[in-house]
Amino acid sequence: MTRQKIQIKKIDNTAARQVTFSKRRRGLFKKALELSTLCDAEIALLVFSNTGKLFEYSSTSTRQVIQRRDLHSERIDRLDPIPSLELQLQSSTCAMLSKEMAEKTREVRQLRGEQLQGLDLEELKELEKLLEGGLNRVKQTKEESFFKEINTLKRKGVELMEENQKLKENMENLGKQGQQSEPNGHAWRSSSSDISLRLGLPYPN
Amino acid sequence: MTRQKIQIKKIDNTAARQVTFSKRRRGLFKKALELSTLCDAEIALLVFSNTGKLFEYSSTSTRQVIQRRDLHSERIDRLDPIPSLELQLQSSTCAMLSKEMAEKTREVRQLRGEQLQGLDLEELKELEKLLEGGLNRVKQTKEESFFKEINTLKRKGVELMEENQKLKENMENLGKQGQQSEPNGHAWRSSSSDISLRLGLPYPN
DNA sequence: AGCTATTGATAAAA
DNA sequence: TTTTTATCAATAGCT
Repeated sequence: MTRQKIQIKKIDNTAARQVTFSKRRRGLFKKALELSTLCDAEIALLVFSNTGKLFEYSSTSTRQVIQRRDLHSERIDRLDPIPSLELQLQSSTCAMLSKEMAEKTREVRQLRGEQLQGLDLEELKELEKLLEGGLNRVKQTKEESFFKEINTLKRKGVELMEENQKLKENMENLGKQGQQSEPNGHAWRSSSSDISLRLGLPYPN
Repeated sequence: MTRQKIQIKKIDNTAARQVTFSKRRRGLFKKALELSTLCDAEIALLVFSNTGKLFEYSSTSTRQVIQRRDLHSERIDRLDPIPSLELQLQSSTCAMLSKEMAEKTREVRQLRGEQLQGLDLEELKELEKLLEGGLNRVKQTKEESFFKEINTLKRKGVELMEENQKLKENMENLGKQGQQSEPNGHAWRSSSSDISLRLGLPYPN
């Protein structure tokens, strides 16, 4: 709708899809609010993202709107106490979820390179691209994580060295004031040099 | 929002309100459809006009979406007075499936390198290994697929050449027997050499 | 998460 | 109601 017109069909790129989802979801909720306000309408809006997250808006309460809807469709179908409408519905919901599970499981397996026999050359190329993208992002994240941990360790090292320095000073002062104090300052000094040595080494993999 | 900006508050004029309701309702439904299509979202939209008329849209079925919502809020708060053992069982099955779906979805996203913030160094390394393994297998499968296709093409080429040869012979025989037959053998000969030339080239990516 | 060039939605009028 | 049109709002593609 801007910069360039788009086709209304599923967005393949996952990241782009999520960005669009966020933006348009907000827009949709705003429009729903405006309609209910301007025209005094009672509205309920339920949205499940494809990641399974639920977003809902309702002018009054979702439960209330749903009940009002039930009253509407409740013309003839209050006569089936046998298979229980609700049970049937749950069955179909379960069936749907099962199907989606199977689909997702297949996807995972293919990403692990395990169920590839049915794929043609184009699909394999697509999968390869996907995996390379994922691998790159994982590698980058890992690297960032490394640097973060290194920096944390360095900071802690500096703090320890400072503390150590203070302790040494305290020891020396004690040594000057009362020559009979215990000679443990030596142990602390060596632990301090260990830390600074370790900090100079590259981070072990 | 056009010709002049309006305040978002109830429209007093009844006629104007109804016109606006019609227009905006359409707009809202269109937006809902677009969101569900573009982002693969499951959406239900219920609208009661202030005259009490019901309008609804849903990407799958309103009841399905409502059920899915019930599953979400169905953590521990079973407020209903025991909704039949069978129903309870199905509910828990559904709820379990829902949970598993969420898990699988997360797995897929991580394999795509998308939801990495919560992972520590060890998990990232594990994920990287997994991706590299998958990528290697995909690459290998792709290569095998390439060779298979190349061999198929070669075999077909050989068959075509053989057929071509036979046709040429037939033409020559015809030419010998009756000198007045049409001289089309030439065209076939050139097409045959085209095919054999093409087979000598490396497979295009 | 912001920024704009564009497309889309729509208030007012007919 | 539906269409038209002048404006305002939403948002796709980038950064």
